[in-house]
Amino acid sequence: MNRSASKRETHNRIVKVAAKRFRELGLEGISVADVMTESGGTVGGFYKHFESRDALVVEALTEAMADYDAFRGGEAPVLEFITTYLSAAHRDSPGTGCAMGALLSDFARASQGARSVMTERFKTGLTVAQNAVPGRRASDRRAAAMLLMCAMMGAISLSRAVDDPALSKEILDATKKKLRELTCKEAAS
Amino acid sequence: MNRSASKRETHNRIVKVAAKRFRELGLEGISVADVMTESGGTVGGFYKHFESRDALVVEALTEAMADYDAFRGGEAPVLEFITTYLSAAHRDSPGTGCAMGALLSDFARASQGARSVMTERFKTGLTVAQNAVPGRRASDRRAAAMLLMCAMMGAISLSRAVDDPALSKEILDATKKKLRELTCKEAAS
DNA sequence: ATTATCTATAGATCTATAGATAATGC
DNA sequence: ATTATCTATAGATCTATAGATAATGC
Repeated sequence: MNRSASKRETHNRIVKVAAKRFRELGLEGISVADVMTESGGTVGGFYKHFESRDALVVEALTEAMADYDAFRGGEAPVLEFITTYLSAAHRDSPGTGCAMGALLSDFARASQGARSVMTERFKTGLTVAQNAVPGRRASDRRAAAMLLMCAMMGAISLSRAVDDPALSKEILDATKKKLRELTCKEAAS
Repeated sequence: MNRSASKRETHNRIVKVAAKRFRELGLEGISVADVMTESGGTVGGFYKHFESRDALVVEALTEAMADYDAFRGGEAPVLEFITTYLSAAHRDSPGTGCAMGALLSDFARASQGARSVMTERFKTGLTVAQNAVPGRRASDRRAAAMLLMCAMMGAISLSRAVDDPALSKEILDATKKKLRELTCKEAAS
């Protein structure tokens, strides 16, 4: 392995650690020094890999959100997606889950770069959902996809916010039930 | 005005500034010193009013969330509530708006005290919404209320997150349309 | 005399940089 | 000889405290 390949590996390792930690702790929740330590390095090396802390935030978000690249829609996949997204497993693993749901209210206060990455991914997700959701008119499917995304992200975020395990479960289960109904009900129209 | 009344006024002023700023900037987005300066005081006075920074967070959240105490439900009020909540005016004024929507993903990483206040208010809101939403069975109304709350908070948060004004408006408008439909549709069942 | 608020600062962060060291490849 | 990473630190935060000062009420 040559030098630049080794550097690239270090770079990727840093981005992956950051992608996990930012989702778990928020975009301001972990320091550059701690990310470097967890990546097996030291603070000093950081700025040979990234121009600034924010550059890492942008790369880490891009990495985190790429997890959903595989999803391509269809009705059965959407129902399955809803179930997985609104599961206790997803709630309890923000570090490997949906970055938008984990960082929902952070974006309004984040850098231009971070918001830009988030916005592009949201648009992509919305289009995929629109094509996957049943319904005749494109505008109806678009609105249904919008409700789906808002409710799913709201629910996962609220399920992590509340202090009461029973309520947390109810948030996931009730939202899941309603969204599954809606996704099927629309199919009839 | 006696001394303890004057101190109480200072205390309330600090809490009100914090209630606004925390909603605008996040629970970690403003320092104790800056809150004090904006309240017309200096850092040193703070700890004669609050045991810790987190004590202010808890009081400020309680204050911020009290804004919704007035709301008592009913179908027409709920439709109006949805419209107001999912408006550009609310989106552009987080400091005077819904604290849960503004701080959605912050709570998972917040103190026990902050999460506890949030959880109690969420429960109250859910019960009010459940009683205000149409439908025969209580469990159906409860699930509808849950979807309503998740979708509204998800939408307001996403509308502030995205970088694209047109998309931001669409998030609010499409979610508003769907939720109004649902709130009325349920009335027929 | 008591109470509220102020000035000043300790001690613990954090981002970013400078310059030393270790490891690779000509 | 070049490149990647390390140690060390400057300078700017932040929470919390100590002790001085100013204002109120007996």
